[in-house]
Amino acid sequence: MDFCVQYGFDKFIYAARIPTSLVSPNYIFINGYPQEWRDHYVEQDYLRIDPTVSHCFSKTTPIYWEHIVNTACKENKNVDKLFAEAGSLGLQNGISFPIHCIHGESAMFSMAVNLSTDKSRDIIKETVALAHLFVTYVHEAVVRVPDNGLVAQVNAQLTSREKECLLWTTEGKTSWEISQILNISERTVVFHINNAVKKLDVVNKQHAVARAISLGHIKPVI
Amino acid sequence: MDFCVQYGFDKFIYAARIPTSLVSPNYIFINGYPQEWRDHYVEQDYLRIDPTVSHCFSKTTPIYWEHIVNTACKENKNVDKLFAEAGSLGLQNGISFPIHCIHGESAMFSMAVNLSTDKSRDIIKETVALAHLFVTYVHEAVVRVPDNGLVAQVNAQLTSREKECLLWTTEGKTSWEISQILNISERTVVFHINNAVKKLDVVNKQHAVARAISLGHIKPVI
DNA sequence: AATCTACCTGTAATATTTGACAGCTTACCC
DNA sequence: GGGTAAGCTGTCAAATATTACAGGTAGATT
Repeated sequence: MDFCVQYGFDKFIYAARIPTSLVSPNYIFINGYPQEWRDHYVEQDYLRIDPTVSHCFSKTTPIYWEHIVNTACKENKNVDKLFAEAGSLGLQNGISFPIHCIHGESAMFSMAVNLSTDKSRDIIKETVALAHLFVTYVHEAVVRVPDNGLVAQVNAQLTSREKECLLWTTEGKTSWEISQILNISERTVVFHINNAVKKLDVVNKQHAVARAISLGHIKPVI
Repeated sequence: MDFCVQYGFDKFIYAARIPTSLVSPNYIFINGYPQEWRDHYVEQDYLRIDPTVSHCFSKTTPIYWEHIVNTACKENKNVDKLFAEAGSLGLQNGISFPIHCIHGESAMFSMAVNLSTDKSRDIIKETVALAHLFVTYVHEAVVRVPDNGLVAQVNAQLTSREKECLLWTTEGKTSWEISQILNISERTVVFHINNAVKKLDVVNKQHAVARAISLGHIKPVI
């Protein structure tokens, strides 16, 4: 907030997507946008056409709104409408930063200025590098907040054996194969996997694999 | 390369990890470090204790080597040895940047200066923001290179039905449940999943779920 | 017309998973 | 000593997945 004001920005928004599920992920917002705009945005389902969102969820580089205005807005009427309406509510120009984490959670941070494109170009250009660095610290801070939903999910405490069995499961090994790898009985492998499935609050192995990878319960061997 | 020299850095290295498997991921390097150091690094298996590596694979913020020297090096003899040896080969001080992507591939970019900590502190502080931005563009460029292994794996072309069936599988749905969701026979769901398993070159559903998520074949619904 | 791709469906044998039953050892902490 | 957590093992029945057999339609392309 202070950062935005200090560098000449008016509004900001931070949104994080927690991949508890691919079909219905959780979200965390830190909203510095006008509530009127947020309500309108949700009502219009702009999330699905917003080019800043699709960019931030697939790229690592920042995206300048000016660039969108020069491309997507000219090709797509709805996008043009989105940006026109945003501009009329004080979000004339700005920049959006993607943030990606090893866990798989994604976030984006947008900063807006209430100035015309020409007048705000320099402010944005001068701030981009520092802001890009800044937003990573914002994200690390958010992730650290207890009880934000993310930490609770990520902190489902799996024992080392449970993680070990899950890890080999992600490699396509059957319980019997894992029992040979770990030198324990097949029954014990099943036991550990069942415990992991219960702790992760999922229904079967496929589900457990998806969640364990998405939330970083099991990590790549470096 | 030009970037590093321009801002007073001597050496750099870029390393990307492609999560084709959690157990044995693929790597892509762009090596600007002395070969002597690389060989020594591999031989000593420094990857497993290097604090820049563990930081970059779990955090989104840059890490200053100076910080490591002040902490980890004092606690861990091996880390101290690593940094002492690096310094003697011209990698005295530097900074490392993590890069994370939605696909799950991770990368790191390190830039080193051959100056004492005191003499290089200002160079690093002044460059950090710009360099942080720069490395995201390096990474986007690497990802775009055809035949780098990543693209080939990611481009295993799954049909929309195959992806749909896989997506519901990651949610823990059985083949029968998916058949009800998609209004097709259970046999057809099995058919699509089998095709996906073959295309992804994996052995079963768990394996397919892991790879499809890791490589971004199936993506979160926004 | 022939070819290709995506999509769809069936049967049957075998392998694997899942759930429910029950109980063991070891280590650590209060 | 008692409690707790992690790890380990067994059997049995039912549900689900895997593999292999075989074959159909619709639309686009050559």
